[in-house]
Amino acid sequence: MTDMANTNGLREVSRRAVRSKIAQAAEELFAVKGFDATTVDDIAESVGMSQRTFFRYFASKEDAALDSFERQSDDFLARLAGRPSEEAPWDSLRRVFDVVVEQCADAGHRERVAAVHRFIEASPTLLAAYLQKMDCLQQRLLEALVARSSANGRTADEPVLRAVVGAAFACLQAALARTADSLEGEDIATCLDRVMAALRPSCCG
Amino acid sequence: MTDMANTNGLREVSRRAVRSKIAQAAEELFAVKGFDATTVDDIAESVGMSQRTFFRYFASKEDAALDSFERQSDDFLARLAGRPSEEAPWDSLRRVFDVVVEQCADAGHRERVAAVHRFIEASPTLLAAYLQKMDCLQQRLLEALVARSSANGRTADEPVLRAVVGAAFACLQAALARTADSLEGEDIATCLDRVMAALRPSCCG
DNA sequence: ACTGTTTTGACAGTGACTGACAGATATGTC
DNA sequence: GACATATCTGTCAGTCACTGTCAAAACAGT
Repeated sequence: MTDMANTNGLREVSRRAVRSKIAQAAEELFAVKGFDATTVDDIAESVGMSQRTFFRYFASKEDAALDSFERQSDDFLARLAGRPSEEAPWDSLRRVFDVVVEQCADAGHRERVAAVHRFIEASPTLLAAYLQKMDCLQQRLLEALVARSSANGRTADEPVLRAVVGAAFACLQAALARTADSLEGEDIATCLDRVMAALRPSCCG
Repeated sequence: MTDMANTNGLREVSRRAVRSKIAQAAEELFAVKGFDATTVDDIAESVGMSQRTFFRYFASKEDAALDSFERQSDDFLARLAGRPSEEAPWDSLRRVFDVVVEQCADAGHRERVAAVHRFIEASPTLLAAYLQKMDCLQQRLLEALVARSSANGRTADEPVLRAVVGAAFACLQAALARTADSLEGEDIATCLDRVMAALRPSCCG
């Protein structure tokens, strides 16, 4: 037991590597055959492992498909933590969404994002799982905003703040839907700015 | 074949009756045992039918749990259709949400709604299905708003309108969450009015 | 080489859901 | 009332997602 921390760290790295290998293989299969027509056995076989082992890395088929959003959620929270606490929540959230905007700056990455959104919307059950993940993320962002608001001495109106977060995500979803529909018709950043300007809360949002 | 329309109408009525009988039994079981711990066989047995017949009335266990929202969706669309087309979408949506406010006026009904929301939030998979249903409803309301906008001669900015609908629903969800958390703390109508006033889009929403 | 930990595969089992078929039931005609 | 027909229902077999269990295998440190 020379350095258990190092060993555990290595285990973590290895685990992460296997996870993303599975997620990548799954993504390719989903893009070709669709989510519903692809079985977990298909995915497991394509990475050379048993079905049982797949489920040791992902709790469900949906989780494997939405792995990229798991990392994105952490990025969102990190961005929010990096924003000044006096900033209006609406402006902070716009900066948080830059995570997506920056992802879409690279053309290759943009195509990948579009492909994922395509097979998500093609499967009702996967779409449901996606929406739940977004809901969970909103919850976490809301908690962070409430915490920083009370740390600032101000006591926030929670229902309003919750609605503000939900409204901001509605703007993001609208901008994403736009770029998915009309390819290259409009820049995501431009569309997002326009929509979020139109929806900006009048007071203390 | 004297009157096929009448027969078909009777069949429809009968089918509806069976459906709501199943949905009611399911709701009671879910409220007691929770959604995940209740099997489809449990529900089928409690209404005296086979599992196979259950699935002839509902495509999934989730659908049986969310049956009440199916009817609510139709009510939402009907309300929107009854609103003047010159009205601002935001105001129309607030009137649409009166469907929920009126439901909650009756104390007994309010408790039932609270119970349903309780077991929805207790099950991640059911919550996911609920969110997807709401998403689908937003889509339908958006289409209606786009149609009435273009019928009015004005051509709407679709991304903005989509975000407006999403933001309005975020307000509704926030108000519902509020009444679920702090029982009797605040009237739903009051909370909804306050939140929707704070989030009202500045221009042409 | 030895030991304790972790990872893995094989197996069996549950629960949601579907297709196919045959018997029961109801409806309309004579 | 007898009969033909459309619909409803239960049974059965099968697929797929997912879980618990256990023993073999891969790996770590000594």
